[in-house]
Amino acid sequence: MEYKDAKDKFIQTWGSLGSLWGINKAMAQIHALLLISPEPLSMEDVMEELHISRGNTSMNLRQLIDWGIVFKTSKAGERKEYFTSEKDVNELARQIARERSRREIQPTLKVLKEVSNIEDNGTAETKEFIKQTKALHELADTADSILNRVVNQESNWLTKTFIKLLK
Amino acid sequence: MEYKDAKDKFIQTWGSLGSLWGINKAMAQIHALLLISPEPLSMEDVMEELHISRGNTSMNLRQLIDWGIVFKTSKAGERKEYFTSEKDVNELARQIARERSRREIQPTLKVLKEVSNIEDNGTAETKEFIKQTKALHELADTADSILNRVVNQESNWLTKTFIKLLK
DNA sequence: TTAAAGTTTCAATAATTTTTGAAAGTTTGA
DNA sequence: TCAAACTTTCAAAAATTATTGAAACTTTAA
Repeated sequence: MEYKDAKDKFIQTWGSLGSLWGINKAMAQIHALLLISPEPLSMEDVMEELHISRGNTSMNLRQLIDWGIVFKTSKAGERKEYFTSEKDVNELARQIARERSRREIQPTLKVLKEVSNIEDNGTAETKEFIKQTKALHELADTADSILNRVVNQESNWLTKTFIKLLK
Repeated sequence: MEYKDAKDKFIQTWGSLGSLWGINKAMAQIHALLLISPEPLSMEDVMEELHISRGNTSMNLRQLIDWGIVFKTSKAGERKEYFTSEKDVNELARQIARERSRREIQPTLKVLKEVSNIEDNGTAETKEFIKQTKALHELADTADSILNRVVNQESNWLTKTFIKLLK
């Protein structure tokens, strides 16, 4: 396979994958492009490479910066802003884990705690409801703790842990 | 909070959460409803509770069955089909982990392996591309192995592992 | 068989999400 | 201070995704 085809395929794949770690296609594609680019890219560069509009590029770059996985840089003597992504994939994973915990798991835990607190009036319905929402709360809590481990340890924790578990 | 409110809130929350573990709102809401229902429900029951159409209910129930987290049951002497969900949340987590590995991670690994295999022609571009896609492949591989652990062990592996890690 | 009960399919429609592009806003060098 | 270079905003349009509902299909009891 040629570099050009491989690059397109990678960007395409990463883009459709995005929708399932909770970000849109353009955002994931911009990220993919920056990840494999040896040099920072300008907004124009991104627009041209991905054939997307200026507004779209601007908004999605901002979101990537919000997620903490893309950074603004400037080139000496140039007015234009350049963008580059976190290049260390372990650090990338940590950052994503951190954001997903904050954006998704924490709010869910809050709701689960709240709803599982209703008074048990003795009916099968409320008994089952309380039992199941409590069980989900516990599960989500465990998942979150594991994510936080990933976030707070050195960046190759994931690999180390896995190796340890194999023994 | 009243049972009714808590129930609505739970179904609502689970529904919007669905979009981020890769299933649509109706599908997640049906799952939530079955999860907290002490008795199996008919298609009519689900339609009424969630105010969704027959077609929608039918299609989403089928998908939930495909995912392996909802089952058809029949009541003695009744023609109608009833549906019930996997009630053990650990088993639920295992099943979801299994499906996500199969549907998402495996195909991604395949593409990453393929594209990282281009010939290094010595340019900065191909060097960076190969380096980064290989690193992603390794990361995804580790993540997948961990998921498979979850899938293949007894259902409270997750909890046990976590407790062990705390020590 | 038959017809009633129940389920599935799918084209049309609705709802939601993403994208565009031009105007407004900001920054900076002279 | 000005104006060129660049970025952001956001209402409208496009694209995508989900939902409906009625017809087609399937199953079963008599």
